[in-house]
Amino acid sequence: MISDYQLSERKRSLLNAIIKDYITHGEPLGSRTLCKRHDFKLSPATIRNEMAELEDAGLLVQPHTSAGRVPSDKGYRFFVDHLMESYIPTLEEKQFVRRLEQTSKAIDAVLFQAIRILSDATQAIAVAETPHIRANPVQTLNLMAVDEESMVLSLTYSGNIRRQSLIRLSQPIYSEILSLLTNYLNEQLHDNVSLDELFHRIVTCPLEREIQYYKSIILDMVSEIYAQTQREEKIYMSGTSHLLKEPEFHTTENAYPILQFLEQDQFVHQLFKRLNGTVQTQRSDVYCLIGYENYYQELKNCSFVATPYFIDTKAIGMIGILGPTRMDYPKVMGLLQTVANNLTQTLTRLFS
Amino acid sequence: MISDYQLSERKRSLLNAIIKDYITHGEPLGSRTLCKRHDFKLSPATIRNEMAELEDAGLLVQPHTSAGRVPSDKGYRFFVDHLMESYIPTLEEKQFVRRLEQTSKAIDAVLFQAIRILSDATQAIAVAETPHIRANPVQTLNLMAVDEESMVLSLTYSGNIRRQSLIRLSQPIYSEILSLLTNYLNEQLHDNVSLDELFHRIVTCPLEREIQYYKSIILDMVSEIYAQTQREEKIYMSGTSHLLKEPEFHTTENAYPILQFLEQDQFVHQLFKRLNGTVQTQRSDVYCLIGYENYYQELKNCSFVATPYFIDTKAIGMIGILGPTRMDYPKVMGLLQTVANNLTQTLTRLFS
DNA sequence: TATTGGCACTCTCGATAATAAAGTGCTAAA
DNA sequence: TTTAGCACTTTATTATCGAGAGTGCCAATA
Repeated sequence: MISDYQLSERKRSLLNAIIKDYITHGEPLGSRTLCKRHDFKLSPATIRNEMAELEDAGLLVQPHTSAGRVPSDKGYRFFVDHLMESYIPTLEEKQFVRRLEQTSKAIDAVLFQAIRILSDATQAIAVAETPHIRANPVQTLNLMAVDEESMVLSLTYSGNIRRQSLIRLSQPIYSEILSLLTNYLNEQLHDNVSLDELFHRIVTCPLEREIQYYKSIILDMVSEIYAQTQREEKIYMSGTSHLLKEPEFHTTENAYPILQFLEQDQFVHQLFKRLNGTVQTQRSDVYCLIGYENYYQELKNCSFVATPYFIDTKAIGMIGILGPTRMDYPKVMGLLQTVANNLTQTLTRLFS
Repeated sequence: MISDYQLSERKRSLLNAIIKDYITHGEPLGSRTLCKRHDFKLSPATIRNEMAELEDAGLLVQPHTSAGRVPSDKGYRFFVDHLMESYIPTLEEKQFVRRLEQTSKAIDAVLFQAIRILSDATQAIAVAETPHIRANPVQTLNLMAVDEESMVLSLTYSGNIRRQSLIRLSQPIYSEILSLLTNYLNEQLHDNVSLDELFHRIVTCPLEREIQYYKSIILDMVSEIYAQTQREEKIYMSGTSHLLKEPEFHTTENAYPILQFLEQDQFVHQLFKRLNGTVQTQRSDVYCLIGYENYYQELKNCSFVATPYFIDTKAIGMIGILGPTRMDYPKVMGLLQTVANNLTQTLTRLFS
């Protein structure tokens, strides 16, 4: 395990300096440059020796003999886990984040605003899942006719989260039937059943007598509700163009696969899913995948930092940032955390 | 005006060949290559002379002396207006487009699917506005309580387009008041008033006596409805990564400004707005902006092709394609037209 | 008169070579 | 243990050169 490394204080500060410098300048660091930029009381020669040892430890790599050193993925990991100090947002950035509170109500709009702010502030790509609400236990369910062909579905999820949605039906339905169905569906909702499970039951199990007659209506309704909730599970993304500004993606061959990857929502969903169970930064619930840890070949030169957002105390989705491996981790993680907290507050205020 | 040019039949077919070749190969065309690829009964020398004249006419340009020729924006314009034959979709592409009919109901989902299909089929960037519904005259308006804090707003627009939306209020409201408000608002809707105008009236004009008391509720409601309808006006986009595959955007400096431009919804909205009143292809309502016609510096190496989509006979939004100036116009315009027609059919079927 | 072949000229592109810059590793001295 | 010095390596940059593709013009041709 990486955290087992016992590095001397000098090596740590050296590594810290190298990574920070590399993050800002994007060029391999040589002993001389390093010596000029920082005031270690050491000569380049000593630094050279230390750097050679850091390379032996796998924390640095040389792009080629007689180039400077660059942090390896392992190096970044060490930095993230042991070296970096938490980031303090500037006043301007705080101001920036506060815009979130001024957004209007709908959950999508809030999310959208959040990733906009995040990508602007970090100059990287921000992505967010919309809340996966279907896996949540439903407490009560209510159907209400609007006119012959549409109705409102009100759901109260555990944690007192309430959502309504407007459902259009392909055939007319009368309010008596609607209340019958409401009762029936509510009966099915005893022990913490989620929408997913409820629908599964309805489709697979035989229905009770009195309901049997309306099966086609129920199925129609269910499939519409299902489609609608599924359609709601989207990926929002902002700031893809920022990637092209980074020197490592200046040639299109490097940038293209990443952008193409990101355009496919299902991959991004998977990316978020994969985070559960992976390494997590100790001080918070910010997940961080560095370079090759990313599993997807397309992202091998990227790091992905993500964190869940909540309504009340229930995690309902994730928000993250994708940038070059050489990203400013403290800043990105700090801002991500701040925005996610704000998001949680805003959503909790509005929807609990 | 460009269409005044009287080109000899030979010049026309030569220009046609040059543009088509350039579209597929992406490299300047020389007289010799041209002669080899096509069976004009002419020698390279003659072709050279003709090309020189086409250049004098401003239809071709030379990247530098002694390179081949490349179509100018004016050349593309002539091609689009006078030379190109309409594109016949392949069986596969027809199959492709048919997927649109299988999409589920919500208007956004249909739109989203449409641009997905379009960008896949054309290998370019597809963009669409969501319908701008607020400018449409409203015929009837209905409010209906769902619970204390939310209600359904049903609107019937001219052309019998009906839409419902769920509104959350920041304060409780009782159904008696709701029906009062419904009546009041409906009275305001006499002569073809759109939502925009209605809201403007409410905010600026003094309210009648009996209603006055509920002003804060009305304003609250109006602002929520307004926010909600405005929020609905989004830009959908698909296939941005396709741009990076084109040789002219292989170096990031060229691609970056375009992607950044596209990330700002307000610019894309403007882009669509600007189309009204500009040149239009005669054979259909496909608009086409070539190179510098695009007004925006960022898009000077791009062409933008767009067409409205309808519900019934009412244009409610636009859908378009952005690609390099060297795009395959017949194909792009043909597929755009086909998809837009399908979109119109699907939407009309669902929402009229 | 329109078309063609020939030819000198121009410009780009790719390869090669030379040079400068930056960095390393090693050794010996402090 | 640290440092200074030095030879060596590698990349990036620049210059040079020739090949290739294309042009324009002129004189010959049909």
